[in-house]
Amino acid sequence: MGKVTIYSVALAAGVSLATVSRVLNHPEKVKTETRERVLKVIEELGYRPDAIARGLASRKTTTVGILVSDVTRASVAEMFGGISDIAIQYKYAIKLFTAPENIDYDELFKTIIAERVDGLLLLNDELDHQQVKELLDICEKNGVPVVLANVLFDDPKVPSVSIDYEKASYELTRLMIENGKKEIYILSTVRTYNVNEKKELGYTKAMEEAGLEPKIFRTSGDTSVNRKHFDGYFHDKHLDAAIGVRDSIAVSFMNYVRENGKRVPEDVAVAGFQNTKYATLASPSLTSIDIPVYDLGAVSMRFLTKLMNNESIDDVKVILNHYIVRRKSL
Amino acid sequence: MGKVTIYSVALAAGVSLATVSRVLNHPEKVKTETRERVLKVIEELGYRPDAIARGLASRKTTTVGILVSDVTRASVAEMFGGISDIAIQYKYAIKLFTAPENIDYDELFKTIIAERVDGLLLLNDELDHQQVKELLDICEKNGVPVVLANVLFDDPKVPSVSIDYEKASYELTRLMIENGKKEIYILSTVRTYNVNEKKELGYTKAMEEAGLEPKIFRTSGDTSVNRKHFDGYFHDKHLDAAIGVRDSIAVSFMNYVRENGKRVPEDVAVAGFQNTKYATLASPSLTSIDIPVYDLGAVSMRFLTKLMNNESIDDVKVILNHYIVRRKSL
DNA sequence: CTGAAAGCGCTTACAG
DNA sequence: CTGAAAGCGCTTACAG
Repeated sequence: MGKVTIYSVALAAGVSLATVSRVLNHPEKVKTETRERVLKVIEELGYRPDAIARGLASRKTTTVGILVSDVTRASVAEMFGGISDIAIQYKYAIKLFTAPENIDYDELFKTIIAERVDGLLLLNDELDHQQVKELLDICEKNGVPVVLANVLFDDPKVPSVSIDYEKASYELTRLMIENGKKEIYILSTVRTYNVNEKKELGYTKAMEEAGLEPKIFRTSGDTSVNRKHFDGYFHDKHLDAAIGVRDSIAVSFMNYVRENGKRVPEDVAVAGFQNTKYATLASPSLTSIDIPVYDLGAVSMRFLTKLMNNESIDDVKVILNHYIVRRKSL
Repeated sequence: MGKVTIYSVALAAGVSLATVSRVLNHPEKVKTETRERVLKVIEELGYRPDAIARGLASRKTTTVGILVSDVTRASVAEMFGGISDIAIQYKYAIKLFTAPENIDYDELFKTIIAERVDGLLLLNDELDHQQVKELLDICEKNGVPVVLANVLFDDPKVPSVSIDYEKASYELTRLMIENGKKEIYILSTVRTYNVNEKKELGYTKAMEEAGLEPKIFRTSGDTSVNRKHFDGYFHDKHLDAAIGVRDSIAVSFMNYVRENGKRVPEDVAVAGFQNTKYATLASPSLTSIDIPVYDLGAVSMRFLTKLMNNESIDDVKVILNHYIVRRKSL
């Protein structure tokens, strides 16, 4: 069917292929008249430079990689939204890499490099410190800039965009204390994500400052299992408030509490993190820390474009604002 | 830092680069001894062929495109899970394309072609018939196979993987009727997705067969707006059951109903589609049609690999099974 | 401002 | 079974 290449354009416009290339990449170097003629032919033929050939020749693929452990999380989808919108704006393509449970990370990282992305976004918080370090190393060695999005990593030189989860959790706990609650639990996860550790930290700090005893309960991320955990542990405990590190945990706990004849928030106040749809749809509606997930994606992506273009960076650690959305559960 | 290329490997192994390439692509053509020597060097040097160069030379990028209008939907995330797992298995990379509201589709389609994917998965249901057709045309012209995943499209020759939504909706409506419900509404969306049209169709069929009057109410997809719509429309209506075309709509309606002093399911039975987390976390828990979203992704991707490898196909239209998950709301 | 030529890192007929 | 060479479709110094 005769693929339209740079040669066909050059031929039809009566110029060399170098000129066609220049029209596309350095239009200011081409005489207006020539440029317009070439542009017209490009338009007529519907020519688009082959991204692969261009990538090989220019050593830039205009593609960013996104690495995420678990794509199925709803927050990931939301983050993709932000990433994608900015990527379109800056004309970057997106290559998606996932890291299932028992993957060989070394192989995965090599694949990412071999796929020749110009930059990489690491989403979320499921690689451990060592793995993140290896990833950063191999990327650095290959000149691929990385931005951590919603990943906590202590090295002050590593670019990242995140939330101050410790502060958020501190504030939420304070709010409960100010409402007269004393027996406040935090419902965290068994698998310790850095993010959830920070939430535990902020909670603990607020409790201790108030002379209250911090009580951490760790459950599975899986809502279908939560219920039994709750029942097994809380049936003989007394409490008057609980913070879920995720909305789904909080809602799940709220249901448990109500089924046991207690009122929310009068007997037990509950709050969550993330401000997902669950929070609005729960009854009573759930007070939750709003995490600007879309923005986490968008800002990280914008940050990455700057790194890829060697633009100057104000601050390597970007913290986005959270805020408490008060609803009926607290 | 001296990038490891096929030349470095050839040099170190004392063979030509053609042989190195063969070891990787047609190992049976290389003498065992030579092959092992080369493999050892590859291992030692940590060589990985550059995907871009390989793509250009071989005319295959081993990359599939995924086109989706709205990435932020939770069901999309779940589908990515299935796609990604199969893609890893078959060693395909994934390029993600999104189509925001007012995008120039022609440009987008050209971009997808220019990005040189070996195959394309179209997810979900937000392009209209004409747009899908144009996409299929341009892909066909460029030899890029396409599989529609959860997209309804009538042409019997176009490969697709989906659910029989009409049947699912019919069954759900029947169930309500058998439970003695008579004033049954379907809560659909203002923007008419093909998928939701099918749900309306199945519902209408069941109602008419039973001599009942079908009542379609269309609301926004946005849960924060739903509430007002419901109030404005239903405050003076009588009904004893409702089907939400999405779980979120169903839950939202359930909340509305309960706040108006009615009991679910005794006064008003409610059911939804998709069987998301919302369904479990709602109170009462929501009866919902389970859509195997992960499988939709996985099966589509597997299907696409077959097309890309010219394997024989049993049936171009694949329908996955749905089933009703009974909970307390119906 | 424009063209001829080299090169990006591979794959794959073609000889031998 | 292996190597030399052409070619994939571009970009970019280098001359002119």
